[in-house]
Amino acid sequence: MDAITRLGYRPNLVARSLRLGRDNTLGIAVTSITDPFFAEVVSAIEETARGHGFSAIISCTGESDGAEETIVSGLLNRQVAGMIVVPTGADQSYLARKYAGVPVVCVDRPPVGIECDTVLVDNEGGAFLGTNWLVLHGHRRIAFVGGPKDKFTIDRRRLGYSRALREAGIALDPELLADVAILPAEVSAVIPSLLALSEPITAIFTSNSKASLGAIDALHRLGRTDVAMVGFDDFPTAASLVPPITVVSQDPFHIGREAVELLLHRIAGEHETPGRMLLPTNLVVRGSGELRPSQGKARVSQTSTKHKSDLVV
Amino acid sequence: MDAITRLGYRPNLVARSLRLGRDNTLGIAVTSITDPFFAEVVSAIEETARGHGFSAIISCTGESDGAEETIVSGLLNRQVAGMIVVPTGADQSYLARKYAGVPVVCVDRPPVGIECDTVLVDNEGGAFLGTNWLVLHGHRRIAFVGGPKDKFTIDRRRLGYSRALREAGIALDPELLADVAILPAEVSAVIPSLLALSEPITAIFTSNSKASLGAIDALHRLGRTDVAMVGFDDFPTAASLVPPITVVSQDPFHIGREAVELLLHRIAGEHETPGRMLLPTNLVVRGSGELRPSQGKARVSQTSTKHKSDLVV
DNA sequence: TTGTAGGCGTTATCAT
DNA sequence: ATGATAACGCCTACAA
Repeated sequence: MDAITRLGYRPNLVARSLRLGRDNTLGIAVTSITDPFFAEVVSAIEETARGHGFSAIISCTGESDGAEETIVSGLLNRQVAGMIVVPTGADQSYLARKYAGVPVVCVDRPPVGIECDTVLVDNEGGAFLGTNWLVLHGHRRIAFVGGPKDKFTIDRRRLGYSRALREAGIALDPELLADVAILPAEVSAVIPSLLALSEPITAIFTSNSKASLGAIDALHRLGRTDVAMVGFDDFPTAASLVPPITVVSQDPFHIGREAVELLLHRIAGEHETPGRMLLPTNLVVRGSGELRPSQGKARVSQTSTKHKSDLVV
Repeated sequence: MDAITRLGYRPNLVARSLRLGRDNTLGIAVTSITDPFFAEVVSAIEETARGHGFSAIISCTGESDGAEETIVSGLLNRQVAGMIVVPTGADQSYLARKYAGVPVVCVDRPPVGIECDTVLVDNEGGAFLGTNWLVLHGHRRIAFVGGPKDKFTIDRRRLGYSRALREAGIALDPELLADVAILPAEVSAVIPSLLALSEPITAIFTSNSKASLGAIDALHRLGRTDVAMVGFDDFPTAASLVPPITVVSQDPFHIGREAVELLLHRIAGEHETPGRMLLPTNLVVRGSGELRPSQGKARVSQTSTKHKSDLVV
């Protein structure tokens, strides 16, 4: 101990890792750390991992198909003990082909071409909850806004939306599906036409937080505070907007924590068949989702939407 | 090449790193990845590093003093080629004592006890810009909201605030310095009393985005859209609030990129004396900062604050 | 208890 | 050109 300080000895973790053939490092491949949802997930992963003596190497894959395999392979070549992946590529079978034996947990979307533990939220149920909430408040012309189509989560959410309409006996109108957009600006652009239909929408269900921001921006530009709205995913200022935005929220921290625990179990040698964990969503009632269909273009006065503490259903 | 695929050979980066005595990995120690500002910085770091063939190990130190040395030491024991650190501890001299030779770049705040390349933004100038903007719009009772006191950035921003008042011949009123808060909720709690002073405030300058969210929430609860506000740091829904929030913005992507470039130069063997890079801020004019002092409690009607495209000064 | 040899996978060096 | 060898720092195992 004396010598340690005197000579300034520091253990070389690289050498240890080579000798031991294992490394207390988890590889994390996530689409974008800038998205507040994934930022929370990654934060939870990093924190939980550190609590177990692991550190996390984080890389961003973007949404482009090409990057995932390169990035994940790079992490695996670093001899990480396990990987947490948000799948973006069309196919994750390279993991089984080239890196069999290294435990992988998928998050947010299920893997294609392989079997592994997966942490998902109940996208379909959450979207049903949110859409149904609008239905319960008298809406029958409800737009589904935000895409793109091919993403797993959006697909599931569209299913929940459709089921809510179906169960309410409302015919699905393809004109109300604005699922081509991905950037807030594109979402913004699509809202005016939905409001200008011969039978205009009275409510909007947005399929993720980017879509919510776009829709909010569009409504704001139009000066419309009378359009009901429920968004999938919470975001920081949701409670301070006019009206405050009712959202279906997932718990990103929970997701990250579960992913790490599952992964550590596998690393410890658990050999059960891979499972899927489906985490619940909550409806956070704030105001925008409780607006009734407006007659014409009446505007809800600002003071009528009083602030109340968030009410979680 | 044939054998590589046939045998499924993958290079072992750990062994390579041991043999070469270096590792194409950068260690990143940041306070919180959840903060949208740092999320962007980290994202820029990761992207830039990857573009140069480096990967990034990211760890969060929180704001607590204790964690920094443990976390940074852990990364350095991993033989990272260099470190990017957001200093949180009282003192970074352990870096020189125990890890001399490994290049370090500090970001957002300057190090204490050592000399190293540092990337800062012009906090004082930005706060001056924002406060002066309020002064130019006729305000003389301007609160400075958000803390805590001991943080470097907040200190500099308070200096800019003070200078703007001083140059305008406005006496600094300690009652208007609400720099004790750190969480949005605490900020929220302090706003009503500032508005209830015998000489109430007519404008708010918030010292970071958390403070902005708190102030916005408080104003929203009070139904006050007549209080002018400029915030330090941009945030996603700033343009969609009522009124849209004028902010002093820094460029987190730029910060991250510069930090990596400086670090890579050091890693490549640059031996000049450490320097400080001071990045500029922009005033993003949106509406809330251009409100004139209200007479009594008149409320600005919502439709009077029209949306306009962001105007950057 | 204390000491020493061997090998993890790679690369650099030296010999063929 | 191709091949053998040593060494990076650590941990384990076995010997003294």
